[in-house]
Amino acid sequence: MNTIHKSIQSSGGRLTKIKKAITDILSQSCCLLTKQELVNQLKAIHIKPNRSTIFRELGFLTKHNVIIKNTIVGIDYYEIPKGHHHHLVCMGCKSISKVEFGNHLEKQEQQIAKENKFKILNHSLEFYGYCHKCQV
Amino acid sequence: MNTIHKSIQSSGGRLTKIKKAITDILSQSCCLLTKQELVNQLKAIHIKPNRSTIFRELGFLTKHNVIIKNTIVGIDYYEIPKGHHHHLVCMGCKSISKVEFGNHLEKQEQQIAKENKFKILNHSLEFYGYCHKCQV
DNA sequence: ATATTTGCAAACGTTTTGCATAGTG
DNA sequence: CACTATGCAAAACGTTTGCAAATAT
Repeated sequence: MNTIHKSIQSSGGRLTKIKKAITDILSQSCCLLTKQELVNQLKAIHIKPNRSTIFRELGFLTKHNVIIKNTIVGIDYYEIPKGHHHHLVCMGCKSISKVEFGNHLEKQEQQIAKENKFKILNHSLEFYGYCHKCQV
Repeated sequence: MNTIHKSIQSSGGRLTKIKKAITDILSQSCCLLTKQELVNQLKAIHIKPNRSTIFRELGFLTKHNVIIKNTIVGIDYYEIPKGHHHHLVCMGCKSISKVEFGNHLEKQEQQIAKENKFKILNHSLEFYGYCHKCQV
């Protein structure tokens, strides 16, 4: 049983076929998935949950921080919160990939926190443009 | 007639009371506004448009880049695209303010573009935490 | 055995659409 | 005058809810 499965259980959830499948698919994906893409991948392995079940599962997993919901240019994406990374958003094919970034923002973060008397806990950074395939 | 009013007209839109009011309110706001906050501010100056009119106006203005729609932690905010800035998102009072940032990300941007063969045109950066008032 | 999860159908709220009238350029 | 904008009512859409049966621990 992996870390994600454990965190589902410690949130009071049960390790059902659907929860397992959703988190496995998201874990193995290199990019962020929409609800629809997720449902399609579930279908591919012959899991066809009811609409309301999908809403409830995604709600549960998001609420307990097992997965993260991220709205980018108006579309909701889901991903596993793994490591610190940012996103490359392709305005051509609309795919969103993850990119490692390290701690390059730390200094600016401290300065901004000081100037604005704002306690910064976290940040998100998205780069918009065109992926290799979509550059002509 | 200001720049925003001109850009409405050059998009084929007419300078109606509602369009003027929406863009004026957003221009003068130091923070990002939700649709509801916008509607409330319109009410305050005795403009009470129909629901569908609000949707249509925000749609028009967003489509023609007169205003920007930004979804942050699940809530849609509207703002005027003015200068390059980022956002401080207070997890306490849920207010979102703008913060100037300069070009500090340029080097990292170039590196990421190179490593991922990704043509970066733009980026967005949000800092999450607690504003001065909400820090206890 | 008990509490959670699921599917189904109905309810709900938001967003969109068609059309007639009003308003802008 | 031509074309956009508006309000209204109806339709469409996504999401949520109540309940009974199925499933996990």
